[in-house]
Amino acid sequence: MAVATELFNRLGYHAAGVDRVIAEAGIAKTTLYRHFGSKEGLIVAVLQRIDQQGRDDMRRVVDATTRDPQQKLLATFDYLEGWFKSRSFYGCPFISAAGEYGDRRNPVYQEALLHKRLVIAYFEELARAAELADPARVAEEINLLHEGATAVAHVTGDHSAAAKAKAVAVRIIEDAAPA
Amino acid sequence: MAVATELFNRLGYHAAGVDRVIAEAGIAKTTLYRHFGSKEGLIVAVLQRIDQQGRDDMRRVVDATTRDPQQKLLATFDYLEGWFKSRSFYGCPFISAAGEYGDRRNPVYQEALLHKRLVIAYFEELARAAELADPARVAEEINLLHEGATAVAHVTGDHSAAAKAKAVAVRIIEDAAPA
DNA sequence: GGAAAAATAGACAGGTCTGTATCGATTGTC
DNA sequence: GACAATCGATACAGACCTGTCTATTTTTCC
Repeated sequence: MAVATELFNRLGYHAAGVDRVIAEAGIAKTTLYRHFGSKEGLIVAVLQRIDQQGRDDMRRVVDATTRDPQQKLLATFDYLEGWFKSRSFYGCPFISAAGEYGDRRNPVYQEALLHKRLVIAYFEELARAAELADPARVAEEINLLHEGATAVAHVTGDHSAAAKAKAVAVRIIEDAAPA
Repeated sequence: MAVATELFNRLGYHAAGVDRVIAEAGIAKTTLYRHFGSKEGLIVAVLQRIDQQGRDDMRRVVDATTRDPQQKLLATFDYLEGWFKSRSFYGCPFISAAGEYGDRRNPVYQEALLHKRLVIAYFEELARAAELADPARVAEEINLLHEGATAVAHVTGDHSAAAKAKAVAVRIIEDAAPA
């Protein structure tokens, strides 16, 4: 799964073939198909794993950074920056997946949608803990900045996109902070 | 080119084959290869066309909406909303292209990078005309919101992402407005 | 109207794709 | 140590991929 994750992210979901995955993973094709049923099944499993790990990592970074609820919202951008700087950053895997599997009924697309919902839910949880006004709105705005920073960092390679998004988030939180 | 644009956006660049493009376009394969040389050449040509049309359309909407420079920056989000609501919206073609052709040396990737630079340059031009403080920073922040709104609208199908991003942009512009 | 250019249809090559079938080797378990 | 289950390697099928080639037809332009 680690090999598949790396290949799918680096080359794309269509461009990375099953043969290459099994070759680099050192497993037999029979084994892969027994576990995942199809390439689509493998992709879904990979996305689920990325979703779980990504959100766990973000929580871990956020919790390790500060205990202040408002600062936690801002710390999510520090997690982003770390991700951008890592060697394994090839843009958001879910955005790429949604681009390659545009049919909304496709399980791959559904997985991407689910991930985005869960991330927004986490932002809203943080906004609520910070006792911000309209936490749902704040969560969506923070999410807009996350998605934007990810897209910019991917295409331009500018890691500071996270910091720039964070600067905007500061103002959003200030405006929504209780008096 | 219109057929190729639609197919690439809807199905993805790898998933849409040359055979299907020529079948739906009603042209011979020889003709396509004479004009574009290769599939990659076709993709680059399609992206150049989208870049040109997209930026022209945005300028047109912006100029038709208002003459106030500050309002023009905000009007870019109205263009976004119109794009989101159109039937031909399948996410940002350049983000998808960058996802499928991750190699930075690839001409497809370079085309995506160029487009993003040109869009930011346009934002900066507007910010400068509005006499905002630090127009380069404002342009980057507006761009973050554009990318974010596009990603959200694509994955979730929420067209109001443009309006939500616009609401954040209002605050950015207010803060950067001259006294 | 006639020459030049471009378009068409279609076969074809060589490779890669997903997915299946076969069979021997390896592992875990009682 | 024997049995069961899994895994590894590999060949294969059938479809699709990009790109080339040939030969014919249509269009364009003077």
